[in-house]
Amino acid sequence: MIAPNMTEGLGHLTPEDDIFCDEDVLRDDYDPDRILERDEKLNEYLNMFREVVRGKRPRNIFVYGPTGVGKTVGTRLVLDRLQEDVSDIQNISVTTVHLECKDLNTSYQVAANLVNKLRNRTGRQSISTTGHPEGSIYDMLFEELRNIPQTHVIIALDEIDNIGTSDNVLYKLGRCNNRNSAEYVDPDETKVGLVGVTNDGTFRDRLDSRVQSTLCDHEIHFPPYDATELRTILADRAVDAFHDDVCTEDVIPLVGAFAAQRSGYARTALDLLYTAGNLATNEDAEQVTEEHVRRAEDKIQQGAIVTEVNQLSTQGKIVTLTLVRLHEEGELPSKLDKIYAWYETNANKIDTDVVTPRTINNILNDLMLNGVVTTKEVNHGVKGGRFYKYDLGANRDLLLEGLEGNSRIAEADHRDRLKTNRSCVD
DNA sequence: CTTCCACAGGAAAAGCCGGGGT
DNA sequence: ACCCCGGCTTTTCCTGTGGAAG
Repeated sequence: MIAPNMTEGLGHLTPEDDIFCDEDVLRDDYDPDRILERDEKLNEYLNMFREVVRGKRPRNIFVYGPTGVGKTVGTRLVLDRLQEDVSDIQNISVTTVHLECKDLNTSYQVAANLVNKLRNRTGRQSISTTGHPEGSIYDMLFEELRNIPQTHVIIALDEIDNIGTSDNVLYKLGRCNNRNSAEYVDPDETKVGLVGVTNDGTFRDRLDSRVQSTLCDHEIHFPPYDATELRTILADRAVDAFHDDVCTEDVIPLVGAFAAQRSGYARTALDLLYTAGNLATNEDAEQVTEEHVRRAEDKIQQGAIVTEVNQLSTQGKIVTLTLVRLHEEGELPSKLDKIYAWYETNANKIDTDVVTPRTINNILNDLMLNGVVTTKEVNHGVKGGRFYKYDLGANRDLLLEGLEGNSRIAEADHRDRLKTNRSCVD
């Protein structure tokens, strides 16, 4: 504990909070058994399994949509409901497997983990996930499937985009009930249904066309939430998260609107609401107001710039640094050739590859998209032609903050500055 | 209305990198 | 250990663009 004589100027942490009642409620993984504003989607989803309750072979389903719109939770709810609905039907039983493929990036690993999931179900020993010949892993998998006591098995693979182009397992699973498939599972023993869940919209197109035709016939698309839907979700959580009457009336609609505009993810909205509440708490305010929401949105946007810059390629960072320096010298806005000249000297100092103006052009385009630079078209007709003038699109300090942490650029820049300072002194 | 400037940005070739198979 | 392939980035080459000047 800190000695008392050191705490004079330091405040105290107290468990009381005038704003938040339970801020955990605003985490997006809170209460993962409930999902709002998705009834229609979930019913559509559940309906995809209607063959199962009639004892027929299940369809293969492909579920896609961005993160945080209820795909994973929805899948679990639907599969649970399916089991529930089947439980009092004679001669039909369902077992479901939900496998998270986040860290499994080959078909082999997916297959091995499926074998283990199925084995654990009956309490048998799991197999090692490495070391088997690829073929025997599949043999084991389909052996397990044949031996399942239930009539149906639904295999849900979450985040399947991770397995990349190695889509063998999808192909084999997707058509293992077909008599002419190499790994035939007799539907009289077990009927196999496959559900693929992904947030990568392009994944579908990257799949082998044979897999596409077996897996992608039936699709469920989870779209982002709109402002109204977000409002419902927010209102629901706010009741538990905040003390009574802490939020002014316009807070939730405004958060919903901002979040819908930015992404449409529940997570974005909850984050924003949390940040707004936090601002209010830190200021000892009695209420969370529209003002707090606006400032929270600002803060998040600024944070976004910092991370954007931080995630740039080395070249992108050098260009950003170049622009900041140009800005400090009052040389902005300026056109590409000037920026390129400065970039060239910077890149040489840092001792990295120097790319061509065309690439810098591309980088500047990227920087424009994420708000680091702004452009203005200038046209001087016959005398000067048409070109862009580039300027900083974000606060200089935020950009520098984003550049920090990149040792190469930071150090080289630092060395450079020391040198200049010394020569000034001399 | 036509011309013409000088860069923007599309298209395709070239280069590079990592993973998987042999 | 080696090579080949696919995906991604960079380079090269070239056409498109829109207002000012004549």
